Amino acid sequence: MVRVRFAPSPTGPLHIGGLRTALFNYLFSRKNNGKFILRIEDTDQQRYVPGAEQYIIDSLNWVGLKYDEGPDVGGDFGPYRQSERLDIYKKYVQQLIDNGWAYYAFDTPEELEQMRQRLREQKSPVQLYNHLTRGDMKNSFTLPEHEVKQLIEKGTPYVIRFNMPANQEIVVYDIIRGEVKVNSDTLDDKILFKSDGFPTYHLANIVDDHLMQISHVIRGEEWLPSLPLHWLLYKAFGWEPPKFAHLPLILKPTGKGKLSKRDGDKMGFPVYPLDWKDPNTGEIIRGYREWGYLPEAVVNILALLGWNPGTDQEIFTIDELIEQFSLERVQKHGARFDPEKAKWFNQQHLKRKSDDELLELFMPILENQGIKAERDYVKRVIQLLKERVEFIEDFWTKGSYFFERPKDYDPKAAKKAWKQNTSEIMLELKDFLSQIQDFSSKNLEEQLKNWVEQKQLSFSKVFTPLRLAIQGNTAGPHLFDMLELLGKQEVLIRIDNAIKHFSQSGK
RNA sequence: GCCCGGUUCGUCUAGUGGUUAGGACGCCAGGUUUUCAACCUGGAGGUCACGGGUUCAAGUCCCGUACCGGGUGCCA
Repeated sequence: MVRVRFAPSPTGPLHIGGLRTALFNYLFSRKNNGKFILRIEDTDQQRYVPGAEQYIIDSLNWVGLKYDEGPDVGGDFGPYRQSERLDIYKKYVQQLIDNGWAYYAFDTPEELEQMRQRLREQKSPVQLYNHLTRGDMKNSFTLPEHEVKQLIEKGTPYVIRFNMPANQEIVVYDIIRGEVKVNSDTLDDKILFKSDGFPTYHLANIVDDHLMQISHVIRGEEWLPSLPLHWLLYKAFGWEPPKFAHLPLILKPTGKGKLSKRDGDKMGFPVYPLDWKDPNTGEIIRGYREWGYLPEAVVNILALLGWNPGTDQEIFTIDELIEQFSLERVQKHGARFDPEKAKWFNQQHLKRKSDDELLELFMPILENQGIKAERDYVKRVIQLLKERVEFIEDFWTKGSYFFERPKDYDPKAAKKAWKQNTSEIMLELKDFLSQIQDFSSKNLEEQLKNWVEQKQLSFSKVFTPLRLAIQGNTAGPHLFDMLELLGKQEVLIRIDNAIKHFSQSGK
């Protein structure tokens, strides 16, 4: 039985890198008819951010990554919040102490810093708390047993450390990278239990993954260096380790490093799934949803960042991704995020949506603008604009003139379109239009083209300013479809307005 | 510093010893259109990080170097 988990910590909004980890876990579980579990790793009280857990849940729901077990949906292996499992960790860490794999340490943070400082000054290649240095520190190796007992009883703060064995070749296996070998001397006696009574990630994740019967741990590459420790922990408990797969990181579009929260606003693309309001500063960082991205596009973008099916297919539904996904085809190296291609993906998914789906998405935006419009009318607008839109908002930003008369005329376009005698031509055109009874696109096109030819004018001399009068700019859908939709009366008013406007501005 | 991982057009990538190194985004040009977008056609863009091997043959296997990324916390 395949059981995988996504295990974020609620220290802030979920980053799209995290969302991709969740996605790959989800795809893998569905592909293998397994279970997908959400576990909240809230063992760091200092960094806990209120609202972050709900944000994670909302984000997963938005992109449609439904989990089978989790803090809000329950399951047979709960609780799914690590802060609610403290007793479990205590029990298991005691087991490690009893069999010699863990020990007490009483060093203060200052003393630890002193030790590292000392080792740095000695130009020691490694500055670790391990078998070479723990003899100089305050722990249950150096202190007599009764003193350890006394210190604990007195309430002296202590941590529990892993007893990292000396000079051992540790061979671990990763599905994406294969065998990885590490010598234990480069590892340290990691803290398993903090003095605040909370376990560290290292302990909690092993205990939980085992107890929750996780079969595959799929997580970010930043965890690869601690895989040997985790491997040893399984050994210390006498448990069979799950399979591991470490996903490559998502990097900034330019420059160096992994994608971070600041990159988005700086470079004009979102890094968070949903809007996030910082509880301290009140600052709002825009999310994919609010930016106008479709959840299916976000899934598609993320899926192809570090994975590919080996075919030329690039546009996928979630079901196609499930069908084709495999960990073996995950890339080893980090992938730079490309905001331009992200837009393209959104456009592709937008084009694949039905008019009715687009209508549902666009209506709220219209209402937000204070526009009341008939659904049938809006649907027609959508049909005309569909091919030239990247985001749902574009139906408004590129089509507001369907709902209100142009407030102004794009100066650049106007300069090109509205010449000396344009007003006269438009006046005549208005006259002609007012006599046309059948205001259908087809008939308009035929009649107007005839008219232009009879007048011995060029199409562009007539149609470009007409478009300008209608829209306020000169780029848009098929002119005659637009005229039909707007209707005769409105068209005549807009022509009139334009003539007035340009006569006032001196033309 | 030390440890781990990585390295194919600007970007995402195909490629698992024998191909003119293929595709996509973006860019440029042409076609179509009254216009824009979409669409179609074409183009530019890669000394496969570099240097050594192994081999009749290497982007593909091995070693070294460089560079990039990650880790090195009583963070996850």
